[in-house]
Amino acid sequence: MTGDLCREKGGPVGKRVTILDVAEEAGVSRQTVTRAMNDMSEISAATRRRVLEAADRLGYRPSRYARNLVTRQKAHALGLVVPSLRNPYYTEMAADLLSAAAERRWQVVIAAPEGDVVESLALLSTQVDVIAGYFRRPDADLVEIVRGLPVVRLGRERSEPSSAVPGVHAVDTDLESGIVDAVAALRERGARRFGMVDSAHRSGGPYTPSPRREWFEEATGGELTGVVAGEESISGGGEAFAALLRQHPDTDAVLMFNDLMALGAVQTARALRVDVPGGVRVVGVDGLALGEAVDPPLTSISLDRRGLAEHILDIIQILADADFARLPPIRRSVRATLLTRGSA
Amino acid sequence: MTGDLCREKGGPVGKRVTILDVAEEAGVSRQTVTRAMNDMSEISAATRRRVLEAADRLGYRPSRYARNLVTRQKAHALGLVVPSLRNPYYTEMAADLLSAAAERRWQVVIAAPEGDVVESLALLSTQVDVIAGYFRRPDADLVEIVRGLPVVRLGRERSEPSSAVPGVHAVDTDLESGIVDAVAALRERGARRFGMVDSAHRSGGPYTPSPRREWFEEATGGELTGVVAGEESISGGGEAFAALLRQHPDTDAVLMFNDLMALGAVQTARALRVDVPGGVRVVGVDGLALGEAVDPPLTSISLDRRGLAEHILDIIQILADADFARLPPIRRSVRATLLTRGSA
DNA sequence: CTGTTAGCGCATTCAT
DNA sequence: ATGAATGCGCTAACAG
Repeated sequence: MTGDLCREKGGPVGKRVTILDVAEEAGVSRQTVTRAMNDMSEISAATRRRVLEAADRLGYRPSRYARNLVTRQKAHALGLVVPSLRNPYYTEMAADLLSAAAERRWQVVIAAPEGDVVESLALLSTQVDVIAGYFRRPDADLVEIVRGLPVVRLGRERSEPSSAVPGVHAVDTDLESGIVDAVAALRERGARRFGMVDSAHRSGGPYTPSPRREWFEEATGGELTGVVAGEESISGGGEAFAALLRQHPDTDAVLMFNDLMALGAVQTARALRVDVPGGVRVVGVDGLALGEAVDPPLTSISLDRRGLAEHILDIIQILADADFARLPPIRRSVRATLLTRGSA
Repeated sequence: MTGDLCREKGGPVGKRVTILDVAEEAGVSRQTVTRAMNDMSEISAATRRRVLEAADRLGYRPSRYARNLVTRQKAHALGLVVPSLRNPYYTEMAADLLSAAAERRWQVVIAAPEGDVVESLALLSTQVDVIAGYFRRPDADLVEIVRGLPVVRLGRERSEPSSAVPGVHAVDTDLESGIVDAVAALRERGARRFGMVDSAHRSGGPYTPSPRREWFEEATGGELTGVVAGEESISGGGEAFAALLRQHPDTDAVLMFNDLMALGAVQTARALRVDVPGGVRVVGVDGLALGEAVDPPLTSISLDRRGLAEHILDIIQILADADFARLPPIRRSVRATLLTRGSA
């Protein structure tokens, strides 16, 4: 009854207890053990008990690999690759994906590569049927790394120019139209002098304008009063925001690279006694639920994350139905829309 | 080169492409195919190319189950069960666990049961070697549901009274000592009239005082001016906080059930023109990084999440080293400490 | 109700 | 450098 260390016969440590051991211990065939373990029908209550006790005594646990290998209806697993779970965007995105996946009985293995991306992906690919996520590597490298596993590439900005590498599908985000909408809305509310806080983080090198900035410049017709780059964090956003206002005090509308940075902007505005949205309108990007946490709540260019999740699930379901055969690349797209809360 | 639909011979759809198909297609033995697929040595560059091409043509992908079944060094997977990824506590906890797991080459499958918990766990248990998480069910039920898989129960409050069900290990959180510390610190800063906002959410039934409240009452020596229960959210915290101040305007220190609710409290205090910490000191629970997002930043009773993650990994590593045999229950514990930021 | 016969798809011995 | 045997641990069909 109590938990004594098992291993009846002091056999070699590490020798796995198999169904045969249990069968022998219980004095039945291995098939009967299967019946007992899986709550199947054609077995008497008495033998079931006896088998279960034997299994318990030996500390038997069926091998998930062997079971899944032989079972007809295989369980599906999706590998989700995000840069970090410490960034709320990815966190909320993962939550939405998890919900959608659960509805369709898919399991989700999450990986947030901190060290060697290749190693992470290689390991991940041994445990899942498909991989979806945000990647920097080109499509061709990707299929190599994951050894032919189907990949769903998620885009936060724009799409690659239809690369059409077999086995690499994609869900793009149309952020541009959301930015255009936001600028129009800001203009309507009287904004004239637009500024932006961009992300300074461009993989090591010196600052390069992000696509968001380019779209924003286009949408404002080159009216930008100023741009400051900052670290992608709450405090980074706050500091960059302050610098922007210092350099261009007449700015009356600011697009923040993302909501995380926008959170810092709103907080800093308060410290600087700058009224939001009265003095400066602040717009973030992502539409995080977190935007509700500050006062005024964040107005944001919101990505349809639920739609994103559904698209991913649609695609991998199509792949699964085709038994993960190589299909022509599937491409979907989700829109971004202006979510008006208090800050603009 | 381009992605035409595969399935050379119009065989039955759903018939999986196996290593034998590739061997035949390439005119070699299956062993050679293995060598080519796994970048092994004893094979000529020419045949490797030929095999790889054949595999590509057929859309062959090795079965992860078969491979893991036969391979010596098995990949380990941990199932993490959290109530929801929309709650930042679990999100930050998951992030810490993911980091720790990656270092030890463990995969993490995350499940956030929204519907049927039993079904979720049953599904999860087919894909992982151990399950760790937050559960409401008693230990005995748990091992039943996961079919004998080892379980690491995570406690956010206290521990069960050493239930000692074989196969159920635990990492407890010593929140109580953190609360005692916090009360002492608050007293030292002049707080005298303590209030609390508790969680209203007790699985369907009417309000029941949480352990946190009981410890807080004990630590304050029954000095509580008032307690209001609210929904576990930012806005829920804000509303309950406002109600508490309405009922007991002289309260000068409030313990919020968690940081999420405390975020709402700080925000509401500002709207009500109540000075924090000058007028009221606000303390949250969890020590979320998110607490930095509000002004003043949240003072919080902080759980050592990194330590929690390490303990979990320690335990499952011990289990893995014992080949997941039934071991006597392992129990660890992490402390909570007062993280002083601005709100108290 | 129970046992026997088959594989599942792959990597690992060995041989050659 | 390649091929032939063998077995991983389990469940599915069939028998009895």
